[in-house]
Amino acid sequence: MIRPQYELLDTGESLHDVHEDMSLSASRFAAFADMTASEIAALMGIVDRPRDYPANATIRNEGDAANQLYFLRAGWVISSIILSDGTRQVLKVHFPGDIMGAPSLPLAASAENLRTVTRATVCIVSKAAISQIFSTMPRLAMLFFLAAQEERLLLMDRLSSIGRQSGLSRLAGFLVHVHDRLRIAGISVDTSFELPLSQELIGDVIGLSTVHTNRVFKELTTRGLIERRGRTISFPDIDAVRKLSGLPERVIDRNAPWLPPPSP
Amino acid sequence: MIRPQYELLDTGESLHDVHEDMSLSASRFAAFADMTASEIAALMGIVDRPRDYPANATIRNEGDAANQLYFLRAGWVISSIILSDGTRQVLKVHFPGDIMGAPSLPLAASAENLRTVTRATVCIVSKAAISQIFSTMPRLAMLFFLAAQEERLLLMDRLSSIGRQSGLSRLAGFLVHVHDRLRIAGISVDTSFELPLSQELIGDVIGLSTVHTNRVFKELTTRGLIERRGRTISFPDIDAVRKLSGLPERVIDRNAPWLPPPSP
DNA sequence: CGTGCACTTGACAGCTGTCAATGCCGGTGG
DNA sequence: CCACCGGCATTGACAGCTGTCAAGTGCACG
Repeated sequence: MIRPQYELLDTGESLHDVHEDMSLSASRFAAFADMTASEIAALMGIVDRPRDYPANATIRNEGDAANQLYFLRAGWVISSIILSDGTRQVLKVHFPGDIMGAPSLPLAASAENLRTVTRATVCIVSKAAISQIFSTMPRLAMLFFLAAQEERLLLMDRLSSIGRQSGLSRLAGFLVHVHDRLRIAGISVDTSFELPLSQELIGDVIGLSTVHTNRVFKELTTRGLIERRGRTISFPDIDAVRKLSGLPERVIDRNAPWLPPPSP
Repeated sequence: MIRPQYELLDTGESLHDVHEDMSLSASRFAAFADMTASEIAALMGIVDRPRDYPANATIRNEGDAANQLYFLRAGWVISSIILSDGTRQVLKVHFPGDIMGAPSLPLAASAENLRTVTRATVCIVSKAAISQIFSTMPRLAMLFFLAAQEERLLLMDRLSSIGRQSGLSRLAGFLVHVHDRLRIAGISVDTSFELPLSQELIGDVIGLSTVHTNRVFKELTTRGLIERRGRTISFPDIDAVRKLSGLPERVIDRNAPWLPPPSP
């Protein structure tokens, strides 16, 4: 619970570089529909200059003014809540391309802590910019809406996992989930990936104590379901791990006919 | 897990009656901003004829075609997921005024089971109707978006509760939550309310077994934190229960200046 | 080479799940 | 009116998953 000191570092990169990376975000929306050039351009227009944060830095705390959103360009960031007894629950692990801070959109004070895990690059997105999108690009607004519903699905799945399954299944589900997201983001290509999260943090994600998280890690390893080399996790048989997680698969209905017509 | 037979009952009510009740929904959106007449009219336009379901009836199952949404006019409905080991997690308890089925909007197959608890009245809302709103009423679309973010907040809070707190705190949090929602909906006026949910179902909400849910109910009662008369729950000291839940309070930023301008 | 952090392990307690039995109550058929 | 029945609530006994406390190990870093 110690909050380290840090300085904001300006990357000195041009907006052009940001825009190149904005395709990351477009690819998240592109999960729902093929994006038009004007929609990609509109997304490019809402981010400001990128800022770098070191590892373990606070971007925004619970209770801080929630007057903006963030676009994560690079690095890993976690969203968490601290309960009144001081325990922490990690709500989401953010990957490059994610928009962060959206749940606090209806609130004046932020509901969540946003904290970097690794070095990270973040752009600010104003609330007014989102409004601008809603006013001018109905289909893109709908894609924002669909992304919010997808986030609900993720929370629903994690709620089911934590509420009704053993620690072993929870960890299995989390590891497979991270792997899948990294593949979608193009960061991982095979059935292995690097996991820069401490076991304490993973415990805060899946609702287990640090010690028990370690025990469950050991159990997964002993059973041959995962292999660990340093912070690299690999799956000898990912389908077995997926099955152990107990979670259903979700298939997105891309380019659904009921979507608003694309902007020119 | 037995699915009772039931028949759809046509209420024979006119659309006019539905529209009267649509103010329920408007009041949910009205939590974010004052609604204009045209926005309320637009909401009225998206529902079809109401249908009645008896208690314990299935509205839609996991895996069914997710080609529409539902508007709950009266009664209690639960949304749940069945995991591969057959256990159930209740994701949300829906109250009158709720839009149901939205998380499955990006999917072809429904992610959740929607099942009535009490007799309920439901109207169908087509996906295309939502698109129509997004295309013509930007501010109302933004209110839909804010409602989705609010649902994320609710899931985040329940995730924290289930992931990091004792059964006692979880039940306390759930009871206070239901009470608060019923007050907002105008169904409850004081610090008591009727809870038509079995303890088994409540256990599926807060991630406890039936037996332990009962033990925790007893403990809350013994401590004098709640009183039970039949299915009526009352709080002698609701603030004490709220505190026990460990959850933070959320304050909505109504009529935020960054919202799109209202439609005429 | 000392320090700090994360990981690991053992011992033990306790919260929670499971199994089983009982009681309560409203609905139903005789 | 009364016996029977099914669903739900309640309770006891016991097992086991998970948390807590404590100590040891390994490794990166100054």
